[in-house]
This record gives sequence, C-alpha cells and structure tokens, in this order.
Amino acid sequence: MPRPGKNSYSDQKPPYSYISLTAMAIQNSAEKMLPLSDIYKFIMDRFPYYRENTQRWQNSLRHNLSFNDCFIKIPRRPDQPGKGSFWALHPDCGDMFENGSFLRRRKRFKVLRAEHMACKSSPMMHYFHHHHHHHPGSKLGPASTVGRLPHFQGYGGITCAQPGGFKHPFAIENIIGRDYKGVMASGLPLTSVMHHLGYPVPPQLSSVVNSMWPHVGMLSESMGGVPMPATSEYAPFSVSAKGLYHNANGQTMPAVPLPIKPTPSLGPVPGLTGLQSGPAQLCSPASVMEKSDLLEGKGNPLHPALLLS
DNA sequence: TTCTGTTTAAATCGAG
DNA sequence: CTCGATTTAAACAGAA
Repeated sequence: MPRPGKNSYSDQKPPYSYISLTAMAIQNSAEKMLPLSDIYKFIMDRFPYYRENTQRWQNSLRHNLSFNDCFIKIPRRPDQPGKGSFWALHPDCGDMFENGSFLRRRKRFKVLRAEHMACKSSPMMHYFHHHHHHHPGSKLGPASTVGRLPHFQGYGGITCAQPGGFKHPFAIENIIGRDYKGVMASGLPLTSVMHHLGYPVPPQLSSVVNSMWPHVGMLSESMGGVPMPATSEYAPFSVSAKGLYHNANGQTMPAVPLPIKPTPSLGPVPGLTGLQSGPAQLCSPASVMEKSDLLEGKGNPLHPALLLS
C-alpha cells in the first residue's frame, strides 16, 4: 500500500519509454493528436515521477517526437490559437507497442532512401499514395496489421475516449466532424467538403483524396478483446476531453490534415515515385539513413495508463 | 524570452 | 559481448 506523504511506487519511473508515453497521450486524445504541451500535461497528470526534472525528460520527449517517424506533425489551422503543431501517430505505426516491453521496441522498420526522399518532397501526396497502397487489394483487410493502430480500446472494459475505436486524425470523422455521415450520404465529393471547411485541397490531389478518404475510415476499426495486463502498478485514470478543438459553430475541427513528416512505406509503391516533383530539400542523406521508422514487433498492448478513470 | 522542433553525439540499457 | 533501442545532453534555429 502506498503511504501518503512518503514516496510510493507511483513515484517510481514508469516502465514506459517516451515513445510509449507519448503515444498514450496521443491515443487518449479525442482527436488522436495533441500539441506538445498537452502531451507533457498528460504524462505529468498521471505519472508523478515526471513532475520533476521536467527540463530533462521534456527535452528527451521532444527529441523522440522529432527523431521517430512514428510521430507526425499536423499543422494548426490559422484560426487555431496556440503554439506549435499537433502531434499524431503515423498511421502505420500500428504494431509499435506489441513488443512485449513498453520499454523498448524490438526493431525498427527501415525505409528505402528513394521512398523517403519521395515523401519529403510531397508529404501529402505520399501520404495518400502510401495508404492507397496497402488498402483495398490487400488480403488483409481493415483489421489487419497494416494501416491500423493497436488495441487501445477494451482494456478491461475501461473506457477510452473513443468507444467506437481509434480515429486517426486524418480519418474522415476527424476531418469533417460528426456530420460526416450525412456528408458522405450526400454524395458530395470529399474535396468539396474539405474545401468548404477550409482545408487546403490542392487541385492535383483531388482525385486521389476523394478516392482515399473512404478508406481512411478503416483506421477506426476497433480491436477489442485485449486482455488487461497483469501488472496494475499504474491504475487507470479518467479520460479528460483533451485534444478537442471547435470552430465557431461548435463543430469539431481538427487541424489541417497535412502530414509534414515523411511517411515511411511498408513496401514498394509501384508507379508512385514519379509523381513527386522537385528535390527533397528537407531530406538530408544522413537523416534518411539514420531516421528511425515505423515500429514493428508484437506482444503487448499499450496499456494501463491509457485508460483513464 | 520562452517554447517548439531538429539534430548530433554519447551514454545507457536490454535482448539475443 | 554486440547490436540496436532508448535516454540524456546540448547546440541551435525559428515561431509566438
């Protein structure tokens, strides 16, 4: 039993890596994306250990955000106040936490230089292409490993912010808000809707976007059935409605759905490399080689902390 | 100025 | 022990 006043087990360093902690925070948010400050907040709120030496661990945290490709930056809309971008999980980092240890991943996914550079020059284009790639045709389908985020729901029945399953920030629901069903039913082109809502929709991307959005919805596939880890050191905590952003109409309005980071591919994307234009100015050869990529592994689910009480 | 974000380098730790 | 993931430190640029 933890003793009040004294250091208790809860003050010990949590058995999670910064990557895990950050992902927990992001996953816990309604929009599946958070500004840096909210990530800090999330961690400090439930892990007393991180209420100290903030300068140190926050620097490490930021390093992780930048260094790991599993985290992507999503720009704020001009009308959204606040500093910095929103951080989200890369759609393909689904198995990141299935490696038996929350401390470290088993291995990292290496990306080919060509693909890396390709995505640098045109993130959005690459993003869509990338996803188009492992989607429909795949033998694996929606609930398959690729293109889905892991079991965040169903932890011992403890609630998560998204009962219906994970909603990627780029998911249609998060882009156009809850009216999306009506919108889809209306038959209006997605790009029209996006444009109407103020999202930039490059003309040359229209066709791609329109064909892609419907599929992005598969990311919200719920896993469920994930057993609660035996270790209950870190009790569940409650979900606070963070990461929610509204426009003047009170409608949920996530930031611009435009990934900045390169989106590593899990496989070849035939015929797509020719679509980008211009050099990859943001992509230094060194970083291409060193940058970590998607995570891979298997084992367990992210856990306890995710569940708030 | 403080906060964000990127990057390099080195130390540390775990798994095999 | 080695390899590679993670952590820590630190320099630095840029935005709010």
